[in-house]
Amino acid sequence: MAQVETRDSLLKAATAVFVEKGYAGARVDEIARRAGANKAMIYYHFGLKQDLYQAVLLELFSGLLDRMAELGQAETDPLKRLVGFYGGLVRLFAERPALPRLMLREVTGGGRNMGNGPTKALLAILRFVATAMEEGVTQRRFRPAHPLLVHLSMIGPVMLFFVGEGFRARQLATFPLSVKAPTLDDLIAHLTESLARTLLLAPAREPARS
Amino acid sequence: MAQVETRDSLLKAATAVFVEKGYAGARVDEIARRAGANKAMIYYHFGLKQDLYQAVLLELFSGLLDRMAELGQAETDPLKRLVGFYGGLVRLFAERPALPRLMLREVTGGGRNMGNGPTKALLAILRFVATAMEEGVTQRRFRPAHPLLVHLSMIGPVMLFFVGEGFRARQLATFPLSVKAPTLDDLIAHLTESLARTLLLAPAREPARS
DNA sequence: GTCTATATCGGGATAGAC
DNA sequence: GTCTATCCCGATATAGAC
Repeated sequence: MAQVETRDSLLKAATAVFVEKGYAGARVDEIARRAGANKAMIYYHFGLKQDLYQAVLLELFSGLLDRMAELGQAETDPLKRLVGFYGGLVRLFAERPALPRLMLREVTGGGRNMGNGPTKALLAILRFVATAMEEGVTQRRFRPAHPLLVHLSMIGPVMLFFVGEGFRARQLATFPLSVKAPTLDDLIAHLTESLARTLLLAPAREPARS
Repeated sequence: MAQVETRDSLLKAATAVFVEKGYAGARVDEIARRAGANKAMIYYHFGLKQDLYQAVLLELFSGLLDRMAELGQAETDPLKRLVGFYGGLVRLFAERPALPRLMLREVTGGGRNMGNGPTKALLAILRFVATAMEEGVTQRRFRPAHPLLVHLSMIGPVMLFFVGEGFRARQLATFPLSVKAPTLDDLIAHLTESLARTLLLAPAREPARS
């Protein structure tokens, strides 16, 4: 196997194992085994387990800030800007499911390993949301609300949606679930509707339907 | 120290450490040290580390189902019932912060250690939400929506609110955060407003029946 | 029930051949 | 760059005195 392939497969396997087991629960031997590579290759290519973990985080978060910065920035309408952002974030997470899962693990753990790249990204998001909301309020279209709570109301369901997939599959498989599992588009549509209704002074859509 | 005190302090310390570090990251020595007890007492009172963890989960979840079953059940109005439920859940979590944190850790890990007590509780919640929503729709007050997505939109922000406290304190301490941290009442008020606006056909505040 | 001392081993890490 | 063999520490778990 070529060098790059080995490194890549190791990184990929490491990502999977860290996502499934967490940092402390991950076993270096399992990573090597899953990658079909020798354990010593980890230390050759990445160094210590901790360094490997950092490499995984770096790989996952690389380009994330840029991707996010683009999302919905072009929109002048504050609501559309927020909708574009969160919709894009959902699609981004769908492309890289390891992202929300590791992020949630990090948040749960207090963000000790994340460094302050992602931290600054979080703050940038908060500023982004707060700015859009101030615009909306100034335009007399939004009611005032707490930016962090609005953000949590979007990112919270998204995180659980992705993280819970495995959980739902594992735990709810044997039980008869009357409602069918929501799709990605269902999620986006729901968030969009919910955000509009939460923020707008006027109702989101005409209720007259009788 | 009396026997019961030792057991209690061990259980308390174990809860804290498992919450902070997760199961794999938790160290038995640290639990004993924090409890001010001898490490061997863990094995005397609880058995293996895994048994101790189960005891922690059991202690935390005991009564949870009953408490939840009461929340808002008396209400006949479907919206008030949901609001009562989630508001009560937030207050319950506020009383026992370890609960949402360990729950999220378990969900993130795929719910391997939870057993199906909590799983059945989850399904009960889904049924509860779905029933209330069907009532609202039948009464022509709610728009149709996906019960699981509605639930995720409530429980998601709540989880992140509690889990993120440590994260926010750690990561955002050095940065100037323009918005001040939301309180528990801010959270409940936001969720209440958001839920009403998301579900009701008419705008959030009850309109005059025409 | 509580302690000290110790057994045991899993798993991270490395040396060195090729 | 890749492998085998091995080191060795840290952490779980227990034995046994008191």
